[in-house]
Amino acid sequence: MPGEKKHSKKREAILAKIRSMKTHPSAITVYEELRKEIPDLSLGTVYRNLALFREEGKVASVGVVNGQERFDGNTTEHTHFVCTHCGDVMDIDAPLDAHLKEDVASRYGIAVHSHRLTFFGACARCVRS
Amino acid sequence: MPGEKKHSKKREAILAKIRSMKTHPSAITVYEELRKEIPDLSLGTVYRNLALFREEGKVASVGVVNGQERFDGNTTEHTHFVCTHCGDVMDIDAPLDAHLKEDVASRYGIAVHSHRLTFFGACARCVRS
DNA sequence: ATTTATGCAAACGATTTGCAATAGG
DNA sequence: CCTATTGCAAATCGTTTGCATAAAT
Repeated sequence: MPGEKKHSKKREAILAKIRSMKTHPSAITVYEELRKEIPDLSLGTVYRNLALFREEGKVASVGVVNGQERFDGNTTEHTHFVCTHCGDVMDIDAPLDAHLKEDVASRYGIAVHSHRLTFFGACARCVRS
Repeated sequence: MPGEKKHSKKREAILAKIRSMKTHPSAITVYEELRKEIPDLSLGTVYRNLALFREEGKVASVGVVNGQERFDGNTTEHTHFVCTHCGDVMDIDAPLDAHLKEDVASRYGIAVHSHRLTFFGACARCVRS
């Protein structure tokens, strides 16, 4: 019957790779990393599976940095810092008020599904230079 | 002497238009709106001036929504809501704790220049359908 | 006169997509 | 077998850029 999902080694490998990387990689970075282990892997497959994982909630989007979408295998809500000098993305421990989401939803009559808090600036390394 | 900025009617018009729009428009939307008043205006000029305004801090980027960067003529720090159904962007009154930025900066040894808080979900209109 | 701003079209780069071939169940 | 997945390459689409011309000072 149509619509069923099949098992795929490459799909598994892509998800595992994203989850193992703490750099919040772009599709191209995931592709380049994986190619070391799986020489026959195409960029299209990485894009297709990242889109799938995003829909399934298995990965989160950190947003677009320097024209490239960056992904996060950690889907728990947390904050990010983006270095506008080198493009590095790091996790930040700075949770939003737990009630803010519901508060905003009820005040504006909207349905809030997620939020994204990002700080921008210069990372420790770039600050020194 | 080189490096000086010259006055330009089109540049003025682009900035005025962005400031008058509350829809957080993309470059293309600004272009289409302005073309009604200024038939000889090129998209490249809109892109060039938006980039300039962003560098000068005269406009802010709301981030990329459905592949298009969205801009905001209101550069005071505030929160946004993005409807993932229709792509609408609206302002939200939900300020971050004033100390959070400095707090994060000192805790991580980074320089924080700005931040962006965005909620995602379905707007009032899309919630109904 | 000198330098910046613009229009136009070509170039670019990330992402998406069509299709024939391959792998999963 | 039958359907989903992949590789490949071409197509898309937002954005950037080079260059000759126009506008600003």
